[in-house]
Parts: sequence; structure tokens; C-alpha cells
Amino acid sequence: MIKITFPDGAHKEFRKGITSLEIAEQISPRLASEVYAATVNGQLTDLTRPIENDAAFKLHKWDDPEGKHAFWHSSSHLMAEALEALYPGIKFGIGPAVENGFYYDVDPGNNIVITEADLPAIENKMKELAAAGHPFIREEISKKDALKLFESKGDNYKTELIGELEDGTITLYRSGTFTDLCRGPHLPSTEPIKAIKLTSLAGAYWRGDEKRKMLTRIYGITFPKQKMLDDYLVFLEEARKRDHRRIGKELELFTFSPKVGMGLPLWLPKGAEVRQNLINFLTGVLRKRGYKIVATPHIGDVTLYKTSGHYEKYGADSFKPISTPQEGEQFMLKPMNCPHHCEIYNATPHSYRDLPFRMAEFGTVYRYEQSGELHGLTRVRSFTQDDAHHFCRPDQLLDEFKSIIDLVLYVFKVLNFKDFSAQISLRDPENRQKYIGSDENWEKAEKAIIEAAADKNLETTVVKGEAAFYGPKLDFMVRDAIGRKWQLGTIQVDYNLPERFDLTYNGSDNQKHRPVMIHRAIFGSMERFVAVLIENTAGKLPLWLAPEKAVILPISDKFNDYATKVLEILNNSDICTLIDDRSEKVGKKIRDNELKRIPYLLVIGEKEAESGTISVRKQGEGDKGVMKTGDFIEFIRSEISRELEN
RNA sequence: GCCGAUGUAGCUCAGUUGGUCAGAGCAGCUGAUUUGUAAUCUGCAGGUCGGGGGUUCGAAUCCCUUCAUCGGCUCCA
Repeated sequence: MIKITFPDGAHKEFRKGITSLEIAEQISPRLASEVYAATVNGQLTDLTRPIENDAAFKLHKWDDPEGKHAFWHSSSHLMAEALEALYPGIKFGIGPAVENGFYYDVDPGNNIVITEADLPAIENKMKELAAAGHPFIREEISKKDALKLFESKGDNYKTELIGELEDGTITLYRSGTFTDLCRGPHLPSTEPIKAIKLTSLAGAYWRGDEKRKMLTRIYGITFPKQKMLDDYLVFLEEARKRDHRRIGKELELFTFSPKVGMGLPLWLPKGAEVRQNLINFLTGVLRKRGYKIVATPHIGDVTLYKTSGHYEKYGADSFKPISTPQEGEQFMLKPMNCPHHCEIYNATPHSYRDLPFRMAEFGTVYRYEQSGELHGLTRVRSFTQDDAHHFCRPDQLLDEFKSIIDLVLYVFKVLNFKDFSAQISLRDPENRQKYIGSDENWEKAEKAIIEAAADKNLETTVVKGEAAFYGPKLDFMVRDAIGRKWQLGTIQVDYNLPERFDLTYNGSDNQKHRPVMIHRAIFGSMERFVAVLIENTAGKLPLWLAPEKAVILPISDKFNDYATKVLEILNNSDICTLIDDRSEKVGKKIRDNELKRIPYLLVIGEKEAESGTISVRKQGEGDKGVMKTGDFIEFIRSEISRELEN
């Protein structure tokens, strides 16, 4: 007998060799039908594998990420089986479970192109195979046999993967006619896979290398119940309505023009108002925190970027340098503000007493992003960073870094951003030539970031290979409406630019010393931040940010005079207000202005005109009752300061 | 840049196999109505069917090319 310990600490004896599925069945048959994987002694495993020793034990249902993972990974095998049936000779790359479903990278060969029109047929084949309920069978196999098996199928992608594996660690999973190299775990069979949707089709380079062949990636998602799939599709549809590109157009916030150029956003008056509100807010916060605001030009001499190292790293992928009538003179559109800021630092001498020097600029930069990378306001070729650089003594680095973490958290809190994550981005130890600077400085910088994040009790994930070329960073990521991650804030430690620009300060010993530089942005860029804000709020911006705070709706033309009077009072009180004096019914006016996401709708009719009041309706919430105009002004002001004090 | 898809009025979309297929709703402008908390009615105007080239007696529709957009990949200082 073996002792199985459950997550709640309870334990029970079972016969040696019992499977997780059998344990679940003994607990209840219903549970057995709802579990998809198990963790045995910390190891995620198939339900059908025998347990030979005492073990800590946990079953994974759909609600666990592990359960979904097994479900979707099995679904990816199921799709592969369907593909193999429909496209004989098709070759397989990798086919993992992802956050929302799964994909498989395939090479159909023979110049066959799989298009979206083919997806329903593949879905149907999957449904047919799933209904057959073939079991997933695990097999351990030697490297030699694995190579032989996949060579015989001509599956060169799989043999490449096997070639890199240690002998003795190779497992296969078979289901129906399909056999795959796979670590598992998998469902006991394809039977629980009831609802199937292949969602999209894309190209993906083999092993993520753009020099290698592009495979066809088929994305799909599956559920144990049709209802769950239906709900998911409704959710996706709702999310698409929050897309900032759509809302940006509906609410007239920003646009793009082919005549101006792709990826070059044009802020319309209302969008520019939102953007300016954010800038004003942040500028106020920065001043309180000892930042000095600076301003630099949109171009810089190429030698500036050769000094910083950016030219060597990105010169070829940038907007080409601008030539002048002067022979040999070349300027670049500013792709970042840091080199300019270094020269501002160098413009005056610095004493150790004056550090840290915090320099901030809303600096517009230009980067030649590849055409296929552009995406609404989140990925553009011209954007304004809320950039700042902290120049500090080495002994100040940690505190300075921590103060920036506080600042980011403060701003996110005011803006009610809850759903963000923090990522520590370190260099790729395998690929050191991608980075500049000494190993010693890199280690110091990485250590400082890890320590500061830990000190602030920030929950972080560490990703190697995501560092900037001059230093490691702490990035703040948020999700858009459909779950894509975008980097907003970033804090980066840099020992390299101070060297390259020969930045110094006089120490207490009257010797020259090298400051450390921290690059940081909170919003990241005004463009991306507004985009994420729109998607998070579905366009219902907080009052203080809304470009228009209220709209007056006279019930009929008879009250236009009074309405105009109220309009003037509100606008003179700095509450940006509109009037909707169309000869429409109030119902219509309310509907139209609700859809414009104007925070307050002020209905005015006979009663109001007589008593000098307004009838206040809050966007999305309905009638709030009658108020004196003066009280409304006070109310709006207090609402705004409440939001900003948050 | 790469793979796949899409592009018809300001917006959202119809438009079968090439032949009354240049259409609708919303928005806009007219006129009527004077309205009490999410859509009043009338009329009008709006498009070289993304651009260019080709096939054809005839192209929104088929082919080529180009631009842009969308979903991914790669990239993201």
C-alpha cells in the first residue's frame, strides 16, 4: 500500500500502482469525469500513470491552469491527427497549449496552402475523431528509436528536436493514428473534448527564426461543453467592441492618414485633450518628486547616436539619416531621448551633493517599425514617451530605483490600473554579444533591479534575453481587451551611457566619479497608454480625463436660452460642456450622448428653467436627480479631486 | 519584412454563377414636430466598389500588380 496525501493535508492508503484517475473515481465518479491531469509529488502527470510510492497528490480540473493545459495540449494532438488524415504527408513542428487554447505549427508540403476556408473541414474531422474517444498512450523510447520513427515519416522538424534531447528522456504519446514526440501530460482520451473552434491561421517561423522556413500555425480552442465555447465567443465579440482602434474612431480621439504615413498617429481634438490631461497630471506629480522638466529637439547629429551605441545597434533599421547642404553633415530623427539628456547632464558640472538629478521630458521619438508590426496606437512609428533619466551616485541607485517603483505604482493606482504585471528583463547569458558593457556592470545592474523589486514586495516574473542592449530592466505590462500583453512602464539601470558620454560628478574627495543612469517611463508612451486606457475602460474614461465632462439636453427649443446660460456658466467654470439643441426628443438625445461616453447628461426643461436647476444623469447609471447649477459645479470639482487623490 | 485574410458612402454592412447590383441602416443636410431620461416622421444628398494594369461585347465580381488594414511570426532602443 502507498500513502496519498491530499492538498488539505488529509491522507489515505491506496494500493501500489493505482492511477490518479482511479483515485478520483473512488472519491466520486463525477470528479473523475471532471479531472484532466494530476500533480504527484510536485510533478504534473497523466491521470492514467500508475503511482508507485507515497505521494503528495492534487487533481486538476478545468479551473486549474494545469487542467486546461492538459486539455488543450491533447486538443492540439487531436488537431494534428485530423490534419494528418486530411493532408497526408503533412509535417509537424511544435504544437503546445497556450494561454487561450493551443496551436500547431505545420508544413503541409507539396505547395499546399491551408487557408481559413479549410478550417471548418479540419474542425469537423476533429469532432469525428474526438467522438471516437481514442485513449492517449504514453511511451518511453530511446533516442535512437525516436529518430528512426520520425525519420521514417520524413518528419525533419521532429528529428531536429529529438536531436537536441538527452537520451532516456524521450516520451511519445499516441492517440488514434497519431504519434507525437511529447512530454505530456495528456487527457486519458479525446472523449472529453466536446466543443472545438479553430480560431485563426498564421505564419510562424520554424523555431522563431526569421531566416528559417515559415510554417503554417493553426490556432484553436476547445472546451468540455458547447456552452463554454459559446460564452467564449461572446466574450471575444465583446472584447472586440473595446478595441481602442474602434473606440478611437467612434469617439473621434485619433486617426491615421495614408497621406501622412502609416504608423503616424494624428490626435483629434478630443484625443489630444485626453493626452494633455495625462501630461498635465503627470507633470504635476513629477514636479512634486523633484524632477526637472527639459526639452530637446526632434533630431540629433548622427555622432550623438554613434557615441551612445544606438547607431550601431539600430541605425540600419531606423529612418535613414537626414542629409544637409553641408557636406558630410547628417542628422537622425530622434529615436530616443537618452543621448540628448546625457548632453544636458554634461552641460553643467555636478557635485555629489546635487545628485540624484532627475530629468524628465515628454519627448516625441521616431522609430522605423517594420510594416507588419504596426498596430493602432500601441505600436507606431512616432510616439511621445513620458521619458525621464535619473543620474545618481552608485550608493543612491537602490533607493532611487525603489522610488521609481513607488511612482509607477502610485500613478497606476490613481488611474485604477489593477491588472498589470511586473517583469524583470535580464540579458540572455547565452548571447552576450547582443549587449554592450562589462559583465561586472551588468551583474551589478541586474542585482540592483532584483533587490529593489524584492524590497518593494513586487510580484515579478524573470525573463532572460529581454533586457535592453545597454542594461537590464523592470517592465510593467498590461493586457489589452483580447489579452495581448503590452509593456507600459519601464525602469532600466544603465552603467554604459555614462561611460560613453563621459558623465561625471565631483565626489566628496574632489575626484571625478561616474554616475549611474536610470531610464524610466511610466506610461511608456502617450499613444500606447491611451490605447490601453481605452481598452480597459471601454472608452468610459474617468471624469478628470474625459475630454468633455457634460452635455446639456434641452427638452425643447423653448428652453434653449436657459440651456445656453447654463452652458456658459459651466464652461466658464472650466467644466467643458456641450449642448445638444437638435430638435429631437430627449430619449434620442440621451441615447446619442450616452454612446459618446460623455460622463454627465444635463436635462433641462420647464421645471429646471423655472427653478434655476439642472437634472443630472450620469453616463451608464441613469437619473441622479435635480441640482442647482452651482452645486453641480462643486460636485464635478470634488469628483475630480477625489479621483486624483485616490 | 514574412504567412494568411480583408478592402463597396463619414460609420456598419448587403450585393448569388461576370449582364437594371451601385444598395440598406446609422450619421449628415431639409422640412414638419416642441418633445421629461437609451432611437419621432418626411424628403434630399453621399461611392471612379482601396489604387494601377489586364481578360471580356460587358468587371464591385475573374487575373496580375501595388497600397493599406486585420490576425499571427519576427522585431520592439
